[in-house]
Amino acid sequence: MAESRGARRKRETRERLLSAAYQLFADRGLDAVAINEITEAADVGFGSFYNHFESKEDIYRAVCDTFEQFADALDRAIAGLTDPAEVVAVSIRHTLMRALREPAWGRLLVREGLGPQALTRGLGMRLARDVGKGVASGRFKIPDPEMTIAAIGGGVLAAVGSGFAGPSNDTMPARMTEVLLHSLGLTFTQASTLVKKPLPAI
Amino acid sequence: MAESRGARRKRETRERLLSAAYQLFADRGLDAVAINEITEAADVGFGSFYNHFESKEDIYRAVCDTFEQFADALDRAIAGLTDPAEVVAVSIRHTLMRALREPAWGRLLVREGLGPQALTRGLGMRLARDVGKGVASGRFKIPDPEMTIAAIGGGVLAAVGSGFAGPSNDTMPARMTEVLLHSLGLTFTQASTLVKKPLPAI
DNA sequence: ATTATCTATAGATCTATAGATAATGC
DNA sequence: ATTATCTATAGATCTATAGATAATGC
Repeated sequence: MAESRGARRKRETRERLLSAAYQLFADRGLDAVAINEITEAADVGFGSFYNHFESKEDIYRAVCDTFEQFADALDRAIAGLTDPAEVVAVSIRHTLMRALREPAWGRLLVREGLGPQALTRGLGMRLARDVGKGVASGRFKIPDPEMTIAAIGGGVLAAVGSGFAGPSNDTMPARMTEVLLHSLGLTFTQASTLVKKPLPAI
Repeated sequence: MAESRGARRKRETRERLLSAAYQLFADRGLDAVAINEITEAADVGFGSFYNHFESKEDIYRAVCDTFEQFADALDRAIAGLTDPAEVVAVSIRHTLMRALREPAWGRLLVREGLGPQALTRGLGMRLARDVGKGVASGRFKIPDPEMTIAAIGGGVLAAVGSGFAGPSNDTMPARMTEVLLHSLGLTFTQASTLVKKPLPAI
């Protein structure tokens, strides 16, 4: 049987809660948001929150699943590419473009992106993997891959967090990607060419 | 007259509050710390807090003054240097070394470092200024100074935040500085030489 | 006498739950 | 009958202040 009316209603309530929490957490972070504010913004009775989530931490985790989903989508988008530099370029450009398009997503990314596990999970882990492949294949000739990976991750977050992610800044993703590709040993000219290639859809 | 006993006592209470708040804010951030916890950790009566600070935000600002003081100290340390690349190298190395030496300072730096004003105040503003000088003088030949500055700032934060700021990692500052100097257009060889120069005291 | 500290507490805020109400599915 | 929603509230937590106590300076 298709989804029943009750099941759909429940799912819609859950989605309204997630969507409201997403905005609020992006703006103010976990601790500065009260569950009450989430249910009000979602136009849902306060008690209903606990039908869907055990706690504020629980819904925060659910909100952050966006990043895992995005990382999976990126993995599919780069599946056909053979050049490690293009893989990195596409991943960074898509990440920065989404941050431009959805400022709340960007703010949440900045909040989450600098923890001690930044490079061993989610987007950071993929970046480490992709740069590692390029180093192994000789495409990236760099003396210190570990620091370079961290620097690139930080550069992405800085582009999003330092006020460049405003509207009417749609050249930012390509510009920052160029700078970061250069840190992988490409010349500025090579980097410039690479970020002008068509972007695989996500 | 020298500082009276009462004045000294008051100052010491204030310093105990600041020191306790510093650790707690570094570990958990503004919102997750209660004023009560600060006064307990400082071994000070709860009400005394308000003799020194108007609110939690107020003491947080006072704690963050550390960064302004550090930035001023850096300015003095680089005053005698003429090579913009060395200025940037010394600033980054000192910043990363302090984050290694005082992990709480590093955690606070990461918490504060990615706001929209990151590059127009404090350490970020100095970085923008120093890179700007190198670009103007021709020492840094880079196509996009604005993005490069953001990327360097993010790289510093990533080195501190991504688990590289643990103990027994005392090569990290020089390693990350090398990577970031390369993004300013220096060759890896030039960068490697530069970070081996003696470091002016701070 | 003055100043800084302390203890105690009022009032606001927030979480988690209990129990009532409304909608659904059989 | 079952399930999801809602309202209401107990209890915990937190801030800010009032007023008492202790230390200082004259």
